Amino acid sequence: MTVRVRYAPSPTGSPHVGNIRDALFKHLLAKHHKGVNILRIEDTDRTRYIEGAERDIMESLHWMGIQWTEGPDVGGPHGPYRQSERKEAGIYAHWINVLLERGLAYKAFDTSQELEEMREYQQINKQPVGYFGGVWRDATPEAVEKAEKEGKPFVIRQRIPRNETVVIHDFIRGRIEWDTNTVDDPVLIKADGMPTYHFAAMVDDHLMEITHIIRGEEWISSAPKHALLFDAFGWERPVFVHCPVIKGKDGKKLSKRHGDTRCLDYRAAGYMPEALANFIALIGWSPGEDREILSMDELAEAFDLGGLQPSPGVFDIDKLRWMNGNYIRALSPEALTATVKQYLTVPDIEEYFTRIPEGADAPIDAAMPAAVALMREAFEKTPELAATALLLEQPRVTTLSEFATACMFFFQEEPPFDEKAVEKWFGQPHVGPMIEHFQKWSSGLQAATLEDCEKAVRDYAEANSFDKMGPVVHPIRVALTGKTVGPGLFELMSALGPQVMAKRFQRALGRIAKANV
RNA sequence: GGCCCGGUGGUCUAGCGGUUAGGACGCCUCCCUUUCACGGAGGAAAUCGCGGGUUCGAGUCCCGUCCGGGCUACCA
Repeated sequence: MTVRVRYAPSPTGSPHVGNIRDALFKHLLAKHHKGVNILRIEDTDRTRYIEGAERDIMESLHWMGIQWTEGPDVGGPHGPYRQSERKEAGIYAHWINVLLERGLAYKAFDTSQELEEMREYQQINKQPVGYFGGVWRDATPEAVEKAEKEGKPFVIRQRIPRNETVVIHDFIRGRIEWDTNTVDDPVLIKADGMPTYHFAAMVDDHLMEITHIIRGEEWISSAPKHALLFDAFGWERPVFVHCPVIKGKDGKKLSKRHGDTRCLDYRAAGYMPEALANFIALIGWSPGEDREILSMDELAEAFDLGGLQPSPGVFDIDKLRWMNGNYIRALSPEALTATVKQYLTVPDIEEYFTRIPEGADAPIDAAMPAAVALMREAFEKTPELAATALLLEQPRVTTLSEFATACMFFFQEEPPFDEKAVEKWFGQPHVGPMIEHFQKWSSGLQAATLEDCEKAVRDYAEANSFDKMGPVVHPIRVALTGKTVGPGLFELMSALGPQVMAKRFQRALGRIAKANV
């Protein structure tokens, strides 16, 4: 039997990472077993529908490298793949009638006010809250007919059997059982004629021959209803797999309050999809060995439902950063350039960094858009310099966006001086003559290889009896970059080239003079 | 309130009756070194939520308890 799974989001917003993690698990399982992953859009709630959500869903999936072989965009033998379209096709109407005829579902004409009063009463009397029959579960055919004739709006509810025990076998947790007297009668068809999740998802899962229902653990509570619905139809139940949720640092389910939750925000922030996938796959799942860096192929190869964990995990952004840096460092020079250039085309970088997160009083990084713009410009005007700069910063960067800020000094006409750096080095007496020497040296040059630069600096140190390189290297670095941190000095000098060096040394001379007043 | 799920260092996790409880992130120290990183070597950090059992032996099995979480919509 081939494994068939489905990712079935509802278009109520842009998918967040917890949701995408579940989608990733499905993709991995399907890939591992050479099965089929389906994308199905669950748009049965028109009041919550958000324009553009479906596009975001597919974009998130594409970016992450999650594939599906049946879906609204690619079609397939079990279409349509949007529940609103399936409703139009009469699929749910057909199956609800089967239930109605068998007496396994019934029409309920309660008004929302009546339902509210019922819940209030149950609450006060400390009874289980829910619809356990009301007046309609066992209403006479005459009463139902009368209500229908009067044109009263109604919903169709599932008739949950009473005084029984329902057992489901969750793949991760094993046997879970409920007394059916604690399971209320869920609405299957709403008053507007649309099916609810409880009905549509199960009918579709059966019709689409889904073998494993993989979803978040928040669905465990309604699992008995779903299992009972399969039973009511006489359908074989799929395997239930309830994945643990991903929590924020405070232990609560991941939400906007925890900063980035939107999958595509990680793209804008400069994370590589391979790293994000690798990272989230390891929350709630483990290959059972110590290996932690796994490519998508390796994940699929190793993926196994048995590695799923029952307990929720916390999203640790620091570990993601570490992992992302790892992926960046693994990039070949060619791939590095291609990856960063690709990143520079991400449409919402500006929007992302200037956004003020919920609860914060400042944008994420207001300076980033300018740095990114400079990087784009550099790739156009001086592509070789840009590529070299990337290479030199590769070991010390953890996100793609950091390249922009880290490489800025390469491209700026006059990189600003870090005041602390100036204070520390430019006041020393040997610095003036030294920078003057290198100014002359560089202005006489046509080109400067790494070896040329190293030789020049070492020769100067030796000629002037420096026993340590620090006092020579650091002031030169500050003169050239304005900073005390960055790539190796010789690499950096050679990348900048003699013309730029000469200009910057000249400018530093002015600054040194001021520092010594 | 009712029903259900969960509980190994701060975090992600390995463990599936017998281990000095392993790895990773983060943190600290040292090495490499012209800085920052990267890389390498160490270190601190878990009475396995707690209490009872079962057993020669329990993180691993059972019961209770506490804490955390989810559901309790004509939302998914």
